[in-house]
Formats: sequence, structure tokens, C-alpha cells
Amino acid sequence: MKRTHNNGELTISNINQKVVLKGWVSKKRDLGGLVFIDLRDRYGITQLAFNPDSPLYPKTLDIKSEYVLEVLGTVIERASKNKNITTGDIEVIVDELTILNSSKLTPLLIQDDTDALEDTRLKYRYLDLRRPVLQNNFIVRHKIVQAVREFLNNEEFIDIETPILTKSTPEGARDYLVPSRINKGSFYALPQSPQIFKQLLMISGFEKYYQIAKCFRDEDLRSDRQPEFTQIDIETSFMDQDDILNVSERMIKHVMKKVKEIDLTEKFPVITYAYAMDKYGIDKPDTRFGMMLENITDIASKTEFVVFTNNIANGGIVKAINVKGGASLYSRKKIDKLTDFVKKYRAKGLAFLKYNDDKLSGSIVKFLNDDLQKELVEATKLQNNDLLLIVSDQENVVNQSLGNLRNHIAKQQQLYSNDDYDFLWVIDWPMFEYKEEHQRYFSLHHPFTMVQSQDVDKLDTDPAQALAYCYDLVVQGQELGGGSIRIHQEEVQNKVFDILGISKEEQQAKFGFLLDALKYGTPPHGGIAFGLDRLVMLLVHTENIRDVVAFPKTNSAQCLLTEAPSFVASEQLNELSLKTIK
RNA sequence: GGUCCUGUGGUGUAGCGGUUAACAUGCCUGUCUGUCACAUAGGAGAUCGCGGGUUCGAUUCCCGUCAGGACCGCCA
Repeated sequence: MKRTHNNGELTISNINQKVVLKGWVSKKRDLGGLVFIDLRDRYGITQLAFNPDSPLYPKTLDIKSEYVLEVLGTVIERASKNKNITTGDIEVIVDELTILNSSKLTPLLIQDDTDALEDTRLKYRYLDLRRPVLQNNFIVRHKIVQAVREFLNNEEFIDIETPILTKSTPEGARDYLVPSRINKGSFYALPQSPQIFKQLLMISGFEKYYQIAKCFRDEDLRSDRQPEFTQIDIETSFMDQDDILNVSERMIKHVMKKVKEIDLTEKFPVITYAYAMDKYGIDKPDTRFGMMLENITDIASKTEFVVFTNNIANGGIVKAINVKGGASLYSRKKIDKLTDFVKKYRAKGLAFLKYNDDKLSGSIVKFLNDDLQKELVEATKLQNNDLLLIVSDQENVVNQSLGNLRNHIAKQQQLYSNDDYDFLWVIDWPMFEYKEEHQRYFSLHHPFTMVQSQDVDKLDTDPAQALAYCYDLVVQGQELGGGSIRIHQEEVQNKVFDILGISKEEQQAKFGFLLDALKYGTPPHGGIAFGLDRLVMLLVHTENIRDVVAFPKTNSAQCLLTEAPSFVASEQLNELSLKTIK
């Protein structure tokens, strides 16, 4: 029999129709002769009813949870309706019943609010994925991808696949390597992103490229990070930074409209990297709430507090955040917890001041004379019952610890809503950062990023001060995407490699093909990539990437379902000329 | 590489230096004609992750190990 309807669509308008339904037994309720079965498929649940005089009643005794059924029946109006589901006004009186398959007892309950732990869920992921909440996540994921494709296709972008077996690149994340059987001792690398290939496609003249691209990075996992993930990868020729921001912004708005029916009419705000670091301490600020960082180095330098003055003398800074109403909310014990929190980011301590009855109190107040107290209260806009949290250290430590503390406190106090989509652009990133421990420059974005035209000379004089045509899209404190205008001149690319300390030989070995390609009429080009997984997380309101990846890996990069990675037979290793040690 | 949390019937939790190892749910059996977390009566089901130590005695305390999770480093 062919299915006539799904389990989420029958309503009062279908009454008296003969229907064929298929699906899984979500629940059976046997009232003693009168039997109800909730039949579930990906669309919803329809209640099947068996009257006590039905000849099928004995057959229902065999039916258990997760059995697969096919039924032919008649839609009738329910005697007692269920307002909680769309099909709650009707039920199906069954005339014919086929058990298509039975099911063992499932190790986890197929319910939205299953309480099974992560390892059980991952081992039986195919059952976990039967849960309607998870199914919805993947339906949303699908809708997002369709909306993206629809938009980009309309804008004349072309979808082109790039290799998965490709070349290992220096810099960046650790590569996943794949041994070559035919070329013994050689390895492919799985792409960390299609970066170089999409630039080559611009040189080829495709002008507008996109790809929903799998990317691989062999680094440790986090709740928002998997070793393989998906990017919406875009590259264009002849477009400048403003053009790319514009088309990206329209794409995101299209997705929000199509998937969530949200009209984002305002232009996304644009802030500079320098402003983000100064006011939020972080390059991906959450702008749904205030509590911005205030630089109070000047005031701190005038205090008697040696921790401040010593740090400042050593080139450090002092910043503070004002936690509104925090004086009564944060006891000494809770502030100690916050101190532990900032210590993770290498801050040595967290000073605090409370403001009550127009007076400051707290351990460091004795180091501040009346004038300084007044100055501080004004600078940080303290009002009664506010709590001021202060970190003094080297600039990067202050920013990192206070920036994360700001997010931490906002989460604790629920200062934001997940339905508030505060998209913004962060632009004007530096080309490089100097890492003391390695005694050299590193690309902040990647080595193919174009220097801003007014800063070209700084590549020779002061690379650290050179800004890049580089941009990130940020929402709710998450980096959703990022990109740059690329270098299209060989001389500039050479110069950047030089600054990064990549030798001529290495340049030739690793990127010779790109440097060669740049010689053949490379158009000005640039692009952007969005994290698809993060976009889905944003729209289904989850903080865990495993909720939006069908078959995710555990913290230790294993798949509990397939038990990958696994050992292989020695013949397989021999074929690859590989030997494992220990 | 490091820090922290967790590991107890199928599932999720509670608990404690000596217990008949508790609760919920699921499962099984009976009763039940309007349920939708059906109700109700009964029942089965656990060498308390693994190894070692302390102790008269360890599921409980300690060490190690394995597994899961969160985080720091890392992630151009």
C-alpha cells in the first residue's frame, strides 16, 4: 500500500477519508480493549484508535514501542481532543494493520527530553536522531543550506567542488594526513579550507564561486568545535571589501527571512578590530548587553596600589567592567569564583569595588584618595549598588580575562536573549601579530590577506601596524564568518611570506603553484567563509555543535558509533609502506 | 600537554566505611471503553567503570587507569 498522508498533516478537514499511514510506534496506551497508538514519522504524530470490538485488537497486544507499522484506516473526529498537537482533533480508526518490523527495547527513550547521557546517545546515534528535536535541527540545517544556495545561485555564483585529497600547508592548524599508496612515503592532507583552490578559481576566471565545503582540522575539540566541519565558502573577483560585506549581509538576511521569518531591515553595524578589543576585550564581541571595558590606566597610575603601578610601569594596563546592581548580587565568595574564572586566562587577580550610599568599598579602596575615587566613579559611571571588577596586567591578559568575564557574568545574570540577533562586522584587522615566544610575525587571518592601500609601505617599515582588508561577521559573541581581500600581486605575496619568515625555498615548495599562478593575470579578488554548523546552532538555539552534526565525534575525536579511528590490518599498512611504532 | 566535573538495574539519578543498595522512568504480568506523561495492583532487573591500596570490612576513602563532558593551551 502507498502512503497517502504523513503523520503531521491530518486535520478535521480530512474526516471520513480513507488513509494509509506509516511510521514508528511512539507510544501505546491500552485502556483494556480500547487501544491508542501514537504513530510517529518525521512530520509528527497521529493517534490510531482500535475499538474493543475490532478484530485487530489481539494484534495490538504484540505491538511495542518503535515497531514499524503500516495502517489503513478512516479519519474521525476525536471524542476528546488534544490541543497540544496539530493532529489533535482527529484520530484514525484502523481497518488494516501490518507490522512492517519489530524493534528491540531501545537503550534510550525516543523523546525530546531524553535523559540519556552523551556516550549512550552517541553509541546509538541512529536512535538519538529519531528524536523529534534533533530531527528538527537537521531540517533547519537543510533549510539554511537551501536558502544559501537559492541566494547565491540568484546572484550568479557557481558551485564548484575542490579536492578533499590535497596538499599539506604550513601555518594554521594541524593537518589530517592521508598516506599515498602509489607514491610511497608521500601524504595528502585533508583541506583545512578550500582557500587556495578558490583563489585559483578566481585566476581561472569564474568570478563568483561558492561551495558548501567540508573542512578538517586536527586540533582538540570543544563544545563548538569538531575535527570536521562545514563552511559556506565564497570567493569573488573584482569586488572590494564593501561589495563582499554587502552581498554577505544580504545572504544572511535572506537566510534569516527564509528560515526564521525574521526581517533584519537595519544595516549591520561595523566596528573596527581596535574598538572591539578596547571596549569588549575580544575580537567577537557580544553586543546584546553593555558592561563594556573601561580603560582606567590613568587613574590607576595615580593610586598607591603597587599591583597597579608596578604593572603599568612594566607596560601593562588596567581595565574595569561595571556590573550593574552587582554589589548586592556578588558576595565575597562569588567574587572569589570570578577570580578563579579570570585566572584561567592568566590574570593574577581580580580587584573589586562596591558602590553603595555614594561611597566606594572594597579591599583596594584604601589606596584611592577622595579625588581619585570621584574620578573613578565618573569614569566607570558607577551608581549605587554597582560592582566594579578590575584587572591589571599586560594588555592581552587584561583584554582576554575581562572580555571573557564580561560574557560569563552576562550569562550568569541572563542579560540577553537568544532571539536577539546582533549581527555586526568587525573590520580593519591587523595584518600580523608578533609572537614573542616564536620571535616572529604570524598572520592574524591568513598569509594571502591583502594589506590596506594606505599601509603598503608599513610592510617594510612596521608590519605590526599594517591593517588588512579583513572582516569577520559576529553574532551573539560568536564568529560566524570571516574573510578578506586577497593578494593578487606576486611581489606583495612574496613580501608577506618574507615577513612571516617563510624561506624562499619553502615558499616555492609549499606555494610555488600559487606564486606561479599569480603571474598570469590574476584579478583582484576576495571572499568570505561562514561556519555552517555555527549558523545552525545559532538558529536552533543550542550551544553544542553535536546537536547539529549528524554523526559527531567525542572530545577525544572518536566516533562511538563506528568506533573510528581504529587499527588496520598489517597488510593494509604494508601496502602503504607504513609502520606504527609502539 | 594541562585543570576541573562525572561514572551505581535498560535509561537517568540518590546514597553510604558495615544497607535487604533507594527513587523515577522503561520493561514484564494482571485489571481497566476516551487515553494522550492513561490509571491501578504486582513483579523481574545492579558483582556500584576497571585495577591496586588503606581497613576487621570499600560501592563509599586514597592512588592509578579507562570512558564521557566542560575549560586552558591549541584552533593561520
